[in-house]
Parts: sequence; C-alpha cells; structure tokens
Amino acid sequence: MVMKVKEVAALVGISVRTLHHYDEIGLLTPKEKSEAGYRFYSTEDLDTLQQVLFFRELGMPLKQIKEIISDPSFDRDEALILHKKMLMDKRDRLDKMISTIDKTVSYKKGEIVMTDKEKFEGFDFSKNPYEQEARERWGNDAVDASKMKLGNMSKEEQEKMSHEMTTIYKKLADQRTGSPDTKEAQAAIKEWYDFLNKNFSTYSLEAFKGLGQMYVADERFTKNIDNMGEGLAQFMCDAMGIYADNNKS
Amino acid sequence: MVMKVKEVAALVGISVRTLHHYDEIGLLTPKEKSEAGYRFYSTEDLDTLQQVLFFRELGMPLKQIKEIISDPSFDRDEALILHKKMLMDKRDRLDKMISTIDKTVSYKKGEIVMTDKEKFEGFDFSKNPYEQEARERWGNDAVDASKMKLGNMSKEEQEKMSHEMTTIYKKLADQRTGSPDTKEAQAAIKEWYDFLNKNFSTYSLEAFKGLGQMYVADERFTKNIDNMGEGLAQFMCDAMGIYADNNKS
DNA sequence: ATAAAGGATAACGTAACGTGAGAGTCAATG
DNA sequence: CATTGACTCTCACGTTACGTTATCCTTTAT
Repeated sequence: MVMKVKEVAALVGISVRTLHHYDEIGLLTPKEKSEAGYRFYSTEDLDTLQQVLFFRELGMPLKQIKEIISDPSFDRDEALILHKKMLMDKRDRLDKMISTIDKTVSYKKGEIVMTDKEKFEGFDFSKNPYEQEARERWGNDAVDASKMKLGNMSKEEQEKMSHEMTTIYKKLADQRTGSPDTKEAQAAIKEWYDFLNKNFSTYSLEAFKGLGQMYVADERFTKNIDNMGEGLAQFMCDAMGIYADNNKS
Repeated sequence: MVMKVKEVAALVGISVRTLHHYDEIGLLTPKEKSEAGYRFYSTEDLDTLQQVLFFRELGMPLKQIKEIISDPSFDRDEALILHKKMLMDKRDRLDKMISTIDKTVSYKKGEIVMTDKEKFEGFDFSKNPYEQEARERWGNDAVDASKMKLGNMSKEEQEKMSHEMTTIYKKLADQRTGSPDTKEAQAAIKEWYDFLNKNFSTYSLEAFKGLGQMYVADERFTKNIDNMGEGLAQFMCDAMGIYADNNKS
C-alpha cells in the first residue's frame, strides 16, 4: 500500500512540511514518485520514518540520523534495543522531574527544605545522551561506589554480591520465554530464594511470594526489573508464587 | 546566596548562552547586576528558572512562557500541579513508545503483525499539549489500564493501593532529614510494614528487615526509591532495621 | 467541466540558541 | 604589583528544523 504525504503526516502526527524537509535533505526519500512528482510512501518508508522519529525523540540532529541509518553497517535491531534503553533513561529523568515537582510543592508550603541542587533534579541535560550511548554499548561495568551503600560490607563483597544477583537475574530472563513452572525456571527461582535468604534475611515462603507480587504491583520495581528483560518482573512474580505454593509443606 | 552565570549553568545543566538569551528576551532577568554588568542570580531567580524549565520541557515557546509567568494572575502552585500532570502524560507517551519498540522487535522477527498505525503509537504530536492542558485542567481521570498489571485486582483497588503506597513513601521522604528512629519515622515505617502485610503477604520482622537491606543493596531498587527523595532508600533501610529490632518479641 | 482538495516547488521567516570575536573583570600567583 | 588564567560582558552572524506564505499543477468529486 502506498500513502500520500497528508496521509502519512496524519498517521504519525507530523506536518507535511516535515516530510518535505526530510525529502529535501535526503533523510527520507520516498521510493516512488508519480509522474507529476507526488510522493508515495511505502510500508518500508514508514519503517524508516519510525526509526528516524525514534532518533529524533532522543534529540539527535537530523544530519547525524541520516549518517547513522544510511551507514551500511547500521544494525536496525541493535538500534531498537539502544533506543529502548535511551527512552527508558529519559523516562527516568521524567520521573525525577515529577518527584522534583512534588518536592517543590512541599517546599513552597514550607514543609521541607530544598537545596538549590534538588530544585533541578531531572533537568540535567549537560551530559548528552550520545556519550552514554557509547558507555551503554560497550558496557562500562565500573560499579559506581556511591551507589553501594551497604556500609557493613567490603567493596569486594558488595561487588561479588552484585555480580551474583545479576547472574541470577540473567538466568531468569533467559527462562522467561517459557512457562514459570518449568524445571529450569523453578531452579533459577530457587537460586533467587536462597540468595535472598543468604544475604538479607530469612524469608518465609509467604513473604517470598509477597515480594514477588510487589515486583509487579509497584511500578517503580517493575520498571527496574524489566530493565533486565521485558516482562521479567511478571515472570518472576509468577515463578515465585509457584515456588512458594509447591514448597509449602 | 548569589550565583554567577557559570555556576547556575552547571547546576541546572544548561549553557551560559541560554541564560544570556533568557535575559535578552526578558524571560529571566537576574535581580542584581554588578557594576561591571555581571549577572547575579538569587534563590528567587532559581525558582523562576525552575518554572521556566518545566514549561520548556513541555515544549512551550519561550514567548508564551514569558507571558504566563509574568501574568499577575499566574498561580505558581496551580502551574506546578498542571506540570506534574503534563509530565506524567509525557511519561505515558514514552511508555507507549517503549512498548512500540518491543512490538517492533517482534514484528521484525516475524512473530507478530503490526499495522502502520501501531508503528507510531506514542509518536502522536499532532495534538499539541496545550489542547490537552484544558482536558487535564478540568480533570479527565481516565486510567491507563495497560499500566496496572496486577490482574486480580479491580482498577479502583489498584489505584487506591498505588495511592496509598505513594502517600507512605512521601511521608517517609519528609522524615528523612531527621533520624530513622524518631517517633514519626517509626510510625511511618510501621505504616509501611502494615501496608505490605495487608496487601502482599505476611512479612516476618526478619523478612521486613531483609527487604529494607535489599532496598540499598540492589541499585535497581535504590534508584527508584530515591526518586521519591535522595537517600530515601538508605533511610528506609535504617528505619526498617530499627523497627524490626525494636519489635522483636 | 469545474470546483475543491491536495500536491509540488521556491523562498523567505523564525525560534532558540551555538559559536566565535574582541574586550573588560577578578582572584590568585610569581 | 604586574601578570596570568578563569570568568565575564556585549555584539553579531551562523545554524537547525521546520513554519509560512505564494504561486502553480493534479486529482477527485459532483
């Protein structure tokens, strides 16, 4: 199916001029043009447009977008994954801004004190996303020491623990295409249960189940767990529930 | 305290030129100027700047921002509330884009079909935010069902629960300037304990303490909790530990 | 066939800064 | 106390990503 400019514009919510512009600069040239010069956009063109808009949403200059997507080594799938991460980053920033507003309201009421720094949390545009891109892409596993706050552990212990956790998360993420009650999934979830009990506290099976439910009920948690894999939180919740039920004497 | 341009720029993550520009167009004129013409920004100026940046984040033209904030009938508090809603909208859009990416990945693999319309969900900029403003302002409380994943709860129950949670988080965030063993802090943490037990599972005091330790040990959690206030995760961890110890038989 | 609706190119306008250029200011240092 | 280096200022032109007419050509609906 082919679409004319206005249709496309209406579909994606951009202006006709924008499409013209993208054609002008060679960013998105429709495959077909009628004899009269009408632009006809194919489904393929729409896919490209989608890519362009993803990049644009992240504030990338059109010139750079053009370079990237016209590079023969450009990997669409990789780009999508990257985009997802970056969009999630942006969402985190929005979350911060929202909580900054909450704080500001309290601050105006005189309920709390607010440092100047706090007033601008979430606004920090100083570090551009493309710097981060590289770091994300080539994995910068340096652990930010400031983030490890469990005072009564040595750095090594903390790092080891963090690594152990990540390993289990990954194991679970790999399982999540299947059902949460397979042998493998349950083995992995047992590891998680053991890990928690070893490192934090003795969880009852009921408490363990409850923890799983929190993973999906509190979107703050869901979001972060799903960083390790879409739908992981839900999967873990299910698996944890099954595990608890099965092992209940 | 007064700050010079570069300090302000560094604090909020914008350029010096931007501050100059805002001065030029009369959007943010620092209250004081030194004899040599140096700009000195007061705390009040920073508050205004915060407002400006909130509006800007929502894509409002600077001209319009100027009109709004210089209007004597401009209600800062109302604006903050409005901003919050609009930012949450934006976040919803980001969520949609993220799920669009997920779908696109499946689509590329040939796992699912995707209509052209679906390819652009979350991208719809056609309706400008100011249209929505009106809708938001007079309350359109439609709940996004897709975000509430706890299947076995009604929408109302879910919303109520989410609200309850946020309330407790806020209460704790307000306490965090003090010590975690004050009466107020412990009362708030008891609310948290009761809430968890009511909604998820029976947590033993040990398990509760362990949960608290997870808050700071797992940076995925830390990050999100700290969204509600810097250092909140650590504070909750401490408070939860104290609560458990105090109430142990 | 005749208008209305939509498409095209062309070209200038605009918003929100970026990017020097050239010059003054200020605290610290030799 | 002169100098240096880090900041600051004010022009002023450049840039990006379109918006906005203006003028003309196609296509579709009646």
